Formats: sequence, structure tokens, C-alpha cells
Amino acid sequence: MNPNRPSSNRPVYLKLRDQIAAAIIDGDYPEGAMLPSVRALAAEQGANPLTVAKAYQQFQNDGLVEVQRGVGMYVVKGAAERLRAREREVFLRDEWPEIRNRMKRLGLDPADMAIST
Amino acid sequence: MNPNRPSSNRPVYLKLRDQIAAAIIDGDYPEGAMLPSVRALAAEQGANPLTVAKAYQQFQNDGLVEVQRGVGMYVVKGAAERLRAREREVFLRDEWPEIRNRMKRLGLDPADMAIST
DNA sequence: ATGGCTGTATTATGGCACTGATGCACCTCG
DNA sequence: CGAGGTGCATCAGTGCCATAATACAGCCAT
Repeated sequence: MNPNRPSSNRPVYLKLRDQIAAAIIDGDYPEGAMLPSVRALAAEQGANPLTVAKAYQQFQNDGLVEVQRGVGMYVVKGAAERLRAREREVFLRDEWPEIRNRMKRLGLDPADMAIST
Repeated sequence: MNPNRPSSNRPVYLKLRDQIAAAIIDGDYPEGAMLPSVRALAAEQGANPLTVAKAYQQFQNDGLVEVQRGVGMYVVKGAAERLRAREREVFLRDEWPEIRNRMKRLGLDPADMAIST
């Protein structure tokens, strides 16, 4: 009923993409490490290999992973920091203003919610 | 490419819905006032009447507007406050946790961004 | 070299959301 | 009563998403 912000009803390939990006930034996939194969991750996540490939696609285009055909995909050196910088920029430019307006309208102040939860 | 938070690539009926909700909360459509007709708003926004009707749909279901068939749709008394309360609850429960995690990962602190921009 | 692992390309299919065009049912006003 | 304004139902078209079944291309350890 509410196809909105919640990540629940989002395309699978985008959820995977976000999940992998988070893992890279957090160092769960360290630089130089090999990402799970499309088939392996597909099996683990109960998805289709091509869907996983689609999730990986963007990281290749951005040069954050190196593809060794027949071997696997490896996290490029400096990928974590570059990815974080890029995501931060996008967040501040595209997402935060809207979120801020929304909160203001709802009578919420980010400053009051720093530690809360 | 990124059907995500940015309101740019979101369904039209959802953008309209948000826009109308904001107008109600802000009092641009006061209680008791008649909302723009589906055709009028459609023409103004360059959208299809049915798309506008779909945007209005949810407000009817939630009892925030009263439909007088053949006449128009009117903002129910107390709609603004009820709407804001409901939106705030949804935001805090569904959206904010994810946003907070995301910001934390990106090295951003809501407290530092109260006035910024 | 061969088996087994990688990523990739191709094509087809089903489902679903979004948008659109048309026509109908209802009400108000002159 | 008729004209013009409402909302609403129905049907159709389009595109994206996800899946599937294969097949191909490259690498590596045995």
C-alpha cells in the first residue's frame, strides 16, 4: 500500500547493491579481497545470478572493483574511501535536503535526534 | 538508474501525494476547503486525471478528505494534525533508522547538520 | 589437458506498477 | 430540464523487474 522510502519494497538488485556498498565501506570486503561470486551470492540470498550480476554492474562501471574474467571480482585499492566519499556527496546533495524539509514539516529537529533511537 | 529517495524518479502519483500532504499540513488547503479537482490539478501539473485520482485515493482511505460525489473533495476537520502525527510516526519508525544508519556509515552526524545548508 | 570454478551474453517469459483514453454516474446551478 | 462541473470504473498499453534456461569465454589447480 505504501511503495515509499522503506527499503522493503525496492528492486532486489538495488537492495543487493546497497548491501554490498555498505559491506565495502565497512571493510567487510577489504581492499584486494574477492567478492562472492555471482552464483554464490545468488544462492545465499535466494536470488538469481543475473540479478546479482546486475547489482555488481555499477561497481564495475565506477571502477571500484576489478574484474578478472574466469577468476572473480576484486575490491580495488582505495575503493572504500572513494565509495564513501561519493555516497556522501550524493546523499548531501540529493537526499538530505528533502529529508531536512520533511523533518521540518513534521516538527522534527535533527539536532535533537543525534543520540536518540 | 536510481529509483531511490530522490523525488525525481518516483512515480508521479506519489510525488503528487507527498505534495498534497505537505499542502494540507502547511495549511495551504485549510480544513473544510475543497481540494483542486482531479482534472484541474491534472491540467496544472501536466499529469493525467487518473494519476491525480490515484494520488487522492489514499487520503480518502485514511478519512482525511470527504468525498462528495459530483461535487468535490473536502479537507476533513483535524486532517492537518492527524496527517502530521501519522507521517511523523511513519517517518520515525520506518525511515529514520535507515537514514541514521546510512549517515553513520558515511561519517555524518545529524547534530552537526541542524542549521547547515 | 581436463574439470571446475569464474563472469557474461542471449533470449524468453511472467508479473506488476505506472500511465493513459474513454465513458459513465452523480451533483449543482441557471 | 439541460449544461457543466464533480469523482470513478473499465480497459488497454507500456516499461521495468525478476526469473529462467542455456551457452559461451576465461582462468587455474590437479
